[in-house]
Amino acid sequence: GAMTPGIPIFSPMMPYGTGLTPQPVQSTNSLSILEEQQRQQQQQQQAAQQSTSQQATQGTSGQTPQLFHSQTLTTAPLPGTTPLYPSPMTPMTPITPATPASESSGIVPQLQNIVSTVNLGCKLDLKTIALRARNAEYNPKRFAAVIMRIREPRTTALIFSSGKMVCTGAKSEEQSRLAARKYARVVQKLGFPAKFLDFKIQNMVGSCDVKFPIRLEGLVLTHQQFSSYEPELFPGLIYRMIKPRIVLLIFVSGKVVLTGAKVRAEIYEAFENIYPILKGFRKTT
Amino acid sequence: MKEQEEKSTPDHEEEDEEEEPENGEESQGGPLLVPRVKVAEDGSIILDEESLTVEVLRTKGPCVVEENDPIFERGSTTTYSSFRKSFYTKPWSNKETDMFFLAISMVGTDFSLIGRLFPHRARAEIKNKFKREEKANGWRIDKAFKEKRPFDFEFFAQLLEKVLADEEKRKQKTVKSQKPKEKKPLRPQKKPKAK
Amino acid sequence: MAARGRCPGCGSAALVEDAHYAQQQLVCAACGCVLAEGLLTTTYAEEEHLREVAFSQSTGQKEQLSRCLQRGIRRVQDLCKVLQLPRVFEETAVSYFQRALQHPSFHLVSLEKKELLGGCCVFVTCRQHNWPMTMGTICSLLYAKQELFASVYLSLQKELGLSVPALSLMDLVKTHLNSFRLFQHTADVPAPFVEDKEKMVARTMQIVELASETWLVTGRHPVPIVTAAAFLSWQSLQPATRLTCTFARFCKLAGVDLPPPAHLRLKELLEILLRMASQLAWLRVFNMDKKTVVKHIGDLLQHRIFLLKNAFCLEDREEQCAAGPGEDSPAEGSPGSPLATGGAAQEESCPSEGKRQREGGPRPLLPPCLTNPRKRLRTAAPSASDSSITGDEPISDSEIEQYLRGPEEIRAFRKAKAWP
DNA sequence: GGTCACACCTATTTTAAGCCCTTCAAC
DNA sequence: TTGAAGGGCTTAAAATAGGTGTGAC
Repeated sequence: GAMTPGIPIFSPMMPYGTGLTPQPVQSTNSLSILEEQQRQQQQQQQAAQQSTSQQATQGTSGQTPQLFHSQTLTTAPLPGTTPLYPSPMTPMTPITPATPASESSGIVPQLQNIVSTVNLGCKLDLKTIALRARNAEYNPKRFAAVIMRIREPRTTALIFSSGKMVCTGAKSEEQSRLAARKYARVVQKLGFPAKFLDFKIQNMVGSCDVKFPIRLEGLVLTHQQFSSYEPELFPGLIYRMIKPRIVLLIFVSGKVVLTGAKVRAEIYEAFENIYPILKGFRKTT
Repeated sequence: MKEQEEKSTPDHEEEDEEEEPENGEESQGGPLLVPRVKVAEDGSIILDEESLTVEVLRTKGPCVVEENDPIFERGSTTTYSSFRKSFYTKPWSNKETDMFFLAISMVGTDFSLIGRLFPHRARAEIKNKFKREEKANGWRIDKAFKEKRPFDFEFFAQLLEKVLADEEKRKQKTVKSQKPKEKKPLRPQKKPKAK
Repeated sequence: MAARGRCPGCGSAALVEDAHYAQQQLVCAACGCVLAEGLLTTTYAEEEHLREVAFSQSTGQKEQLSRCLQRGIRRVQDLCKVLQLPRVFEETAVSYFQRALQHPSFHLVSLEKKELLGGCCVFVTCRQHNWPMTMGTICSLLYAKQELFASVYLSLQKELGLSVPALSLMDLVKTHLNSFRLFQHTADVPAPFVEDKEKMVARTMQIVELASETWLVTGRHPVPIVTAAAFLSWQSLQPATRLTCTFARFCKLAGVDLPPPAHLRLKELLEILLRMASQLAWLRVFNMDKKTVVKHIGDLLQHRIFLLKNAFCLEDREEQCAAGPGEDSPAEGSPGSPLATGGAAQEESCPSEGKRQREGGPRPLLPPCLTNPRKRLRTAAPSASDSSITGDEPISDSEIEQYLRGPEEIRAFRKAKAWP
């Protein structure tokens, strides 16, 4: 049976035009302010992506080119990662990025998790939300936010009484935004004048496999100023890349986790930077 | 406050008293040990890691440990520490898992509330169960969520009790077959009120 | 207050008080270890009590230094004494501690963490001097929870930008073997079980080296590796009388812990040794098993380079096969890449998969985590619809309504949750 | 002693591989 | 007596935020 929310008021017609719906850029109708904000954000993101490399747009389109010629990424001799040849005194570790910096790895990291935030622009009564939404959980004693889940895209959101919301679990920027819009719609249907302000991707996690084992003890020796390898604590090597500012977890199996990115180009750039380095530690000798 | 990891170095290693406590005098001379790190004194910059001159000791000779035997011999306790927080979660049986999905269809994704339906399960266990099922059998989660069922605490509590009791009975039977033993009543009625 | 009244160094309960320094100290009458107040036997809460006394006598100290710093420095010094570290270590550790406390990142951390900061500095100092100190040792001396110590240590390393060399397994072998009571006759160590320390250290080091070359060390806890290697070396030095002794009994009579991972390391080492043995013609006739192969460890170690090369397809072949066992990659290739994904059935494309170990068949030498199937729950492969999402799709009311409760449901839940 | 400005707990997500702990199965 | 297996913890990142710990001023 039709589950009609006990709280009427809002109803299914106002949502359109509140910023929760399509109308990407050239919106001409209501709530122009919101649309304007969205547009600005989009532009900002695009600008950010372009600043690093134009790969981003290609990647986001879903059809990532196989080759992924990352000229702009690796042509420069690894900008921030000066330590390629850390100290001249490294004993006998002939390892050095064997690859001519311009060569691409041919591997594209897969995004695994996206964390984004958005401001619904109004105060919320979390108890009401928790009571009326069957996909919500609220335990003020434990945590001061409503935990809400939707099935498509499969994500989880934290909704605070301030109106701020955190959306987690999406596997692409677009999915994260779509999911966030759905959460906002749920909140609207519950009777709150929710808007969709300042949507922003806050963190991205990616992973991939270089397909060969890695001598972490060798890597930590030559890149000590960026690495932390403590097998007593964690099996992976923690690599803090300076440019882009990404943290990588590198495992003996050749699997790599990259995190801390604001745009996907940073994930790609970080991997292209680390790949030639990892190749130097694949062999036993 | 908490415990006290009992086996605090119970025995081993008391046979090394031949070492003179006041050790390492000569080791001092080893300038190689402390290439940098002079730091402190001037208080200032110390060791500028930033300048990446840091390099590191291991590359430099094996020094210290090598021939510093007297001290070295003493060895470290190397007691293997294991104490770490982790709580054991009883595996979910098939029947209990069915009850889990029933709970999902009744209350949705409020794990705290579902936790109340499973007296022996903590909220965290419910959440982990959900995440695990989501990956292994995502369709079951979807199906359960769509199949809305009226929320009836009483009904659920009694059904769960029955399911768990049957399970326990079965287990006891297995044990009994090997070693006949008195069966005790499990899960004596507990608070029936939903509250 | 955990084990008050017991020396963490030797376990003796014979502790005496000694007034020296500004604070009273507890000294172990058995080994001379200084168990300074607060450092090893009190919690910081208790120390709040002791503070008055201790500081009433520290009048002349630099008034600049905070109490926290003073206490911390003493902690570091005391810890160095207990560990009987060279004098230089103490200076270095203290300077690190001062620097750490001065760093903004540690100004406001909890007392509990500050407590461990000194220990971390000592630990870092040891590592930088190649002193084989394990976290387990430091934690047991500080009565610290390992994960808490770990977080403080990692943040110290991160915030101060310290480069800390890894623990040297070779040095750890020497240190760790010292705690094995197998080098002299005692009541509970039968004569045939007594071994010469030098010989055992030498062989254990060779085995650890072998383990390292065969990917058994990377990413694993060091101590269990050494323990397993020590057992193998001990058995192989006199197999006739020791082959029947179990790993557990060995550790028990040697008076050392048997960390759980050690069993796995032992198993992995034996597998490597068996594969190596299969390459020796004169051993092949024996039809080796994990028991008998131990008798020939000496020979195997002697020819290990040659044997490893033959038992596993190293280098060239390895690179080709490496991709195979790596399993799937339903997503690996890239969203729309036709090449990398190579269709849907990529499951076990490479013939050298998993446990298939037909006798002597060269198999790439890889880390166990790549060799073992290890099933894992994978999130469903991304469907076409997922990748084509633009984020601007219209959202239907019906989709949203499935998440809402009806009036009656709400009534029932209000009751269930006991909300007004 | 109060203010200030952080720390840091609770919580969410996701990947990696190792370790810990319990239970239950063959020996 | 062993192991295997299953479940959960560790590490990284990031936003959200109230309540409380912490120490300088």
